[in-house]
Amino acid sequence: MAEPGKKGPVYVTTPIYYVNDKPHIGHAYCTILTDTYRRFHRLFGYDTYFLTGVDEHGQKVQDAAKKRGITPQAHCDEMQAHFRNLWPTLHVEPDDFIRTTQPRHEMVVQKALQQLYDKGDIYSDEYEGWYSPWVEKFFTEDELVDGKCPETGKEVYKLKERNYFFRMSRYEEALRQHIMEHPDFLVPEYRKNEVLGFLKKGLRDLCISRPKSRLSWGVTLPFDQDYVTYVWFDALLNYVSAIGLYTDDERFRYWWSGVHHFIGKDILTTHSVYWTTMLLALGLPLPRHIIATGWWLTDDTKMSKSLGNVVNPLDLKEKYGADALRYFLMRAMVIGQDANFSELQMAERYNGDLANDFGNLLSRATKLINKQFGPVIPTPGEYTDDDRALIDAAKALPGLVQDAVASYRIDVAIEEVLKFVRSANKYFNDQEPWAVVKTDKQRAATIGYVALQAAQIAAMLMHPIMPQKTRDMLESLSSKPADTIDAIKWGMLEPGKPFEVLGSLFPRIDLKKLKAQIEKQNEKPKPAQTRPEITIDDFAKLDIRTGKVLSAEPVKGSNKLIRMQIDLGPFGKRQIVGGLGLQYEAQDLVGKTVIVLANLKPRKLFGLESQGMLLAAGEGKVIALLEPDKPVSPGSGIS
RNA sequence: GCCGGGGUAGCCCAGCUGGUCAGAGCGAACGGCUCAUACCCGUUAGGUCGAGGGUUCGAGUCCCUCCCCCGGCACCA
Repeated sequence: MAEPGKKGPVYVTTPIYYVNDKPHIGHAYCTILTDTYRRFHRLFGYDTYFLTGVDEHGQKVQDAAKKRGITPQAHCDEMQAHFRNLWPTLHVEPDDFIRTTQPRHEMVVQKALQQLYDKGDIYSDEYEGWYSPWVEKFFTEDELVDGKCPETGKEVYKLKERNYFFRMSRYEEALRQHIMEHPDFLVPEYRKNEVLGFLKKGLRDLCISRPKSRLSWGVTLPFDQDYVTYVWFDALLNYVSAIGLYTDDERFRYWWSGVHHFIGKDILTTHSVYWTTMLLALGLPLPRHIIATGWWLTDDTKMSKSLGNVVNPLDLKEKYGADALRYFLMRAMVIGQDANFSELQMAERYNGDLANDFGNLLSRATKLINKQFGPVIPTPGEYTDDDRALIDAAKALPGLVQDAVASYRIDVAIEEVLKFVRSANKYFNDQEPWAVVKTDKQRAATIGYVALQAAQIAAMLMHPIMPQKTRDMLESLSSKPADTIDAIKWGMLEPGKPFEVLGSLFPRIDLKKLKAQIEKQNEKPKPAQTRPEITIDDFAKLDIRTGKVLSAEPVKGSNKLIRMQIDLGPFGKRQIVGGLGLQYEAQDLVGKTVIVLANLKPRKLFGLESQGMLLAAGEGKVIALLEPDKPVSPGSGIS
């Protein structure tokens, strides 16, 4: 199955994105990363396969379609284009784009379910919970707000529902062992502890069905026509349905043996626990690698104030080009860690790395040679020691890039290429071919050749990052991207062939203008929105009174709860538990007159009943209790 | 509160298993060059390597305590 001469399979996947989502920088980053990783491995001689796609089942899709008055399928057919059409514009080239509504996928989901059912890993059981008919969802006791539906505030009903469950608990130990024995299973490695911690709490069996009376948009269970498969169980199987599980065993085994799942850190548990136990249950090998990426933070306040990141990063591809966006995303983020996105930082890298160094090397060399010798790649003469120093660096470069990529350090790989480019610029500078040419044409030709050859090598190694721009560069040198890294050799650039002098590949951005623009944007802060309007009658429902704190003590086991006895005068004494511990010392609260929402339904916190709520201003770190500005008796009403 | 990651030059970050580890890039200043996209090249940063202890002949690099940021869990809304 492997193509002759290839090193073996590297099968890369992105998550399948929820079809209702609007594509954002997170989707783009993960997909570009996967594409880049794949392109590098193809260059390194691996047989590669790249899958992405969309997740199309579930409640939200059904709801959205209903709202629009069209079938869920029609809705999906339309929405999936948002993702499918985005990828080419980012120079992402997947081999396959899977949709979970495709028959090839639904067939696999059903077969897998049947297999697990036959094996006894799926069983039926009754589930009891609070059901909200308004949103057609179940909630646990904890999720209820004042005993009402947390989304609508309306009544909920205790309801029993029969459902099917996956015996995940059975595979807990096997999974733990696999994680311990395969240190490179989770990337970065420190994620391992997170997953082991999750396992430590013990795995519970998972509900994997929904009755069609509630949700009909899904894959019907093969052993019970009245139910559909719950979305996550359905969706995860895309990784195996796309490569021929149950239909083409040879193909499936081949690609599956080299699978790399690229995911965001938010779905690490889904992949490292749910998905892996599913695979264990199905008797399939676990993925070779699960790579959890970090987030691009775009609303970090410090960042937005000083550096400006008001723009949608995806829009920047119009301004800077898709390749430049790819470059920045790959260069600026260390896989697994969060990074801040700002246009200014991107522009600085763009100018510094791409325009001034990478693009300029080719530009200065071609223009000089063209002027002196015409648009023909010159023939080098004897190499000097200076030449050889650069040549040695060029020879070492492919190995450095390969090592960096192998350890998921694409940022480092890029930096290695750039270091080389900088040294080539320095070489050109030091050799002064524009002066040498006046006395020694042959020497000038050699310098020109060395510079061009360096540019060609850099372009080839940068091709996985910037496919289009590097192709343009290489084609201008009568060349093309290398098929394998072994082909990237000093001397491959053919003297005598024509070259073309390109215009600026990466036109510089005017940073002064950009900074001014950002400053302007930051000047006009958007007014905050208040909550939806209410009537006086709504307000009248609240019984708010003053109260005096009689006693206060921290709640054991909690880091911020404080238990207080509060005197409400004619309304008696109350116990109220509040989350003030990070702002107030318990003893400082005693004696304070506070404002209490007195008719709030009691609620249990840490096993203690809280009969009301203290009103406080602020949120998060700054919380200030409200106090009347002159003494009033406990129990006074507030209006 | 528990677990993990991080706190290194104005900015972004390298520094693995202790001894050229006190660094690169950007920005800034000065100088050089003019082939090139006001570009490139050179010199210049004296930074208590978050704080305080400790181990050691010697510690960003190991140990302890503490502070701050991020993430996971718990919890809160």
